[in-house]
Amino acid sequence: MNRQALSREKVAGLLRQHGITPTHQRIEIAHALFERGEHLSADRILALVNARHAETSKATVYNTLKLFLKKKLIRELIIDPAKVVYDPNTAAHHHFYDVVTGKLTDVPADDIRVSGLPPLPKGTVAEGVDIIIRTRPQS
Amino acid sequence: MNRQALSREKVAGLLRQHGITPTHQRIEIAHALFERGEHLSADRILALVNARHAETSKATVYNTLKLFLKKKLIRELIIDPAKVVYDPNTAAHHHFYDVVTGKLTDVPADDIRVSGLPPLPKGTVAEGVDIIIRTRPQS
DNA sequence: GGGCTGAATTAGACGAAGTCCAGGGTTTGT
DNA sequence: ACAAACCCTGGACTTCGTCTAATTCAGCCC
Repeated sequence: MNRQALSREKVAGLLRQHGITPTHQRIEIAHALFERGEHLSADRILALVNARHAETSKATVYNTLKLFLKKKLIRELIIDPAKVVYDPNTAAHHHFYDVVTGKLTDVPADDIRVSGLPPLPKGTVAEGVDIIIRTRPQS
Repeated sequence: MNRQALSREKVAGLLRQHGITPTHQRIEIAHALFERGEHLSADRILALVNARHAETSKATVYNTLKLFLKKKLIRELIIDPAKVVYDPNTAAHHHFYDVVTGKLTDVPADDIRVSGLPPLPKGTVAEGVDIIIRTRPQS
């Protein structure tokens, strides 16, 4: 029952810890993301929070996701040209991406080492490294 | 003054080598990409080929880019959420991406080694690995 | 509790990227 | 030359995401 153990009170606390005023809509959106722990697109989140009860507008979903992003509560994954997805897992990790099915799988970053990187362009500082291993179903 | 190092005849040959019928429009599109060697978006290519002369439709630009992609003449880069860009450099390489300015810089893959990757999800085979180093201007 | 104020939310119009389609042109093989 | 196959086109359409002006809410002060 651990999965359903995520209460809305805890979500509200999480938001406060990150300096986010916990409104109803924000709590529902955060809950949808963190309860599942899955990669979700904006329109999927919109459908999920509205399926449950009440109404949350498209604008609020987008506003809220951007806010969460700025507060580093979630990550944004730009992998599928048609849709940005949001990742509630902010621990260092990378992704397998099946180019045929669209399925995304987390790859823990623990053991991954990248060597031989050239110096950064001058005047810039590193922000992060994303590694995407594209796969396809075995034929 | 033939300052164009890349003639349209050579482009046509390149297309033929890849099994692509070299039409007028395809030659212009390929020329735009390979003469510059830059990362270009579809709408930038549309503007470039039409600035030169004649008319090439948006549909043709998109069709042609997909065709080039399938024939592995170019690569598709999904990095900026707002716009897919096409990369005429098909040699193994990765990218620096400045999240503030949007500037993309090639990183030769020569010396890069990635270790510690877990096994692929079963039933899948690797298609390629993309590494994106996100940077921001030094403040 | 009642009221205040700035922050949050809303509906819906809008914008941009990309897709689709039916009609017409162009190539190619014979 | 003829047909078949392939290619291109304008423009309507879809989808994702943004913007705006008006309304509602959160939370603090009394």
